[in-house]
Amino acid sequence: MSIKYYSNEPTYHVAVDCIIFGYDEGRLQVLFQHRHIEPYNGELTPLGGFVQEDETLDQAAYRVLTERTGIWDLYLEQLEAFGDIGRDPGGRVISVAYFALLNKDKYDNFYLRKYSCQWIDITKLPTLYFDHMKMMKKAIHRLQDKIGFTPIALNLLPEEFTMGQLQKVYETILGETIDKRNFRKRVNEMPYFVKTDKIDRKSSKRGAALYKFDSKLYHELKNFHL
Amino acid sequence: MSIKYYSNEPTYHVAVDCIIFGYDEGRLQVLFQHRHIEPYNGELTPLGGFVQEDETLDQAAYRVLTERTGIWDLYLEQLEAFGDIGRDPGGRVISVAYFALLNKDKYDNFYLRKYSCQWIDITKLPTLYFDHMKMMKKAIHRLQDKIGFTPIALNLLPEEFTMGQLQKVYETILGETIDKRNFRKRVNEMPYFVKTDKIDRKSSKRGAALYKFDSKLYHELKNFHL
DNA sequence: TCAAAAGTGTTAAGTTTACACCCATGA
DNA sequence: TCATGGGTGTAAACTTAACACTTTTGA
Repeated sequence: MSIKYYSNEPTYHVAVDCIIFGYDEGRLQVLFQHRHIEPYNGELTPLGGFVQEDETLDQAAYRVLTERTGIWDLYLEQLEAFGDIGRDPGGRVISVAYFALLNKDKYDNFYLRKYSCQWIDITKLPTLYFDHMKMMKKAIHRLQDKIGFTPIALNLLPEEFTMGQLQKVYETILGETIDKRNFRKRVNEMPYFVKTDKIDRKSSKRGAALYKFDSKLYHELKNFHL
Repeated sequence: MSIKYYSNEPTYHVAVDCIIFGYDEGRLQVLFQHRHIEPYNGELTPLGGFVQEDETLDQAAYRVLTERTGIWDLYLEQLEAFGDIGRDPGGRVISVAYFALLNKDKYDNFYLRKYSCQWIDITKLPTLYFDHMKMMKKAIHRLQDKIGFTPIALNLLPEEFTMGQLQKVYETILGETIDKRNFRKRVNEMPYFVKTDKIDRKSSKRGAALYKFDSKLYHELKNFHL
């Protein structure tokens, strides 16, 4: 253990709170959990937990996520730290908010029940406590902002997806309709969206080409321009 | 005092670190302080301090800034929380990084000496310890990003400024030259940049019109579009 | 008289938006 | 046979980028 030089200074609990987005047929949803601790025992809250001594902030967020959803493969990014004095009536807690995107298909109902979690449509959010609504808004803005210049929205979809599904995700997140021809033109200009030779027959009678994302190529091209 | 529900959970020191930008004749600078505590006693570090029990994170950052620079009127914004385990060999410290912009003209040398601070050109950064270089890069990116769609760069300049000065600030921050006519055209399209009837004779022989920023009008126009 | 920054419009290039019809299929 | 989502190109509107000369004045 290292020597402690700062022992006169106060210390605080440090938590992470994860705003986790999922997507399902034109609805953008957030994962909530029923709180199992006072205060506000039983109320809905984003998934969170205290940062432990053997983990970084990112690791704490990742642990909370994987532990309670069983999903290892997700997108995770820090939003901001929240540290108002009375933000948590249970004690002074500094909370670092994260936002995460996952593909609901990978999410086993076993975990949903085990941790009494539920998906809530972002158009039907309940009353939130503490500063959770601020985190929520920040997360939504970040998501809306970032899908414009990064492919993170793909984390909400299966490996292979149709243009229709992809467009619908964008429309749902942005809350506006997008011209089909313009959307497809833009996507097709990005070489890391590759059309497979598979046809999806679930989403339409005619069948739609399935695309996948070539993340290796994506990163090569991005790094090239730095 | 509120009841403590979380007493089984670990606690940590929480600090703020402020990346403070100043501008001087075509050079973008950052304010550093000599550390007066182990470890790395004497080395250069951004201005920082521990969050006290009676203050929020923002207040802690603001306190550190005003206390050590004597300036009350500055731009302050949270960057991100840093919490890697070994980031500070002096003990586990979660640090919330901030970035700030101030007008060096308001900065009295008295404070500079009192706190053994110094301005360093961002093109001549010294070796930085902990994760201070990460904070630095994040701050510079944030600044470069935000000046494109907000008027925060004005916090680096006096109340009244010439178009030439304004353009130079942008060029310095972005590290590229900007076409003079296009720049002036864009600025003049924003009604909250108002030309005063004063002429600055310091910056050129001919003299240049002084402009000021009408922040009331700016906020009115911004809110109107929400 | 000349060096140094201020000031001023137009055109071309590029990007974004708007828009309508045929196709393949399962019900 | 028809309702449903899949698939395709072009022209107009708008935005951004490129570009050069005259003005004023202090040294």
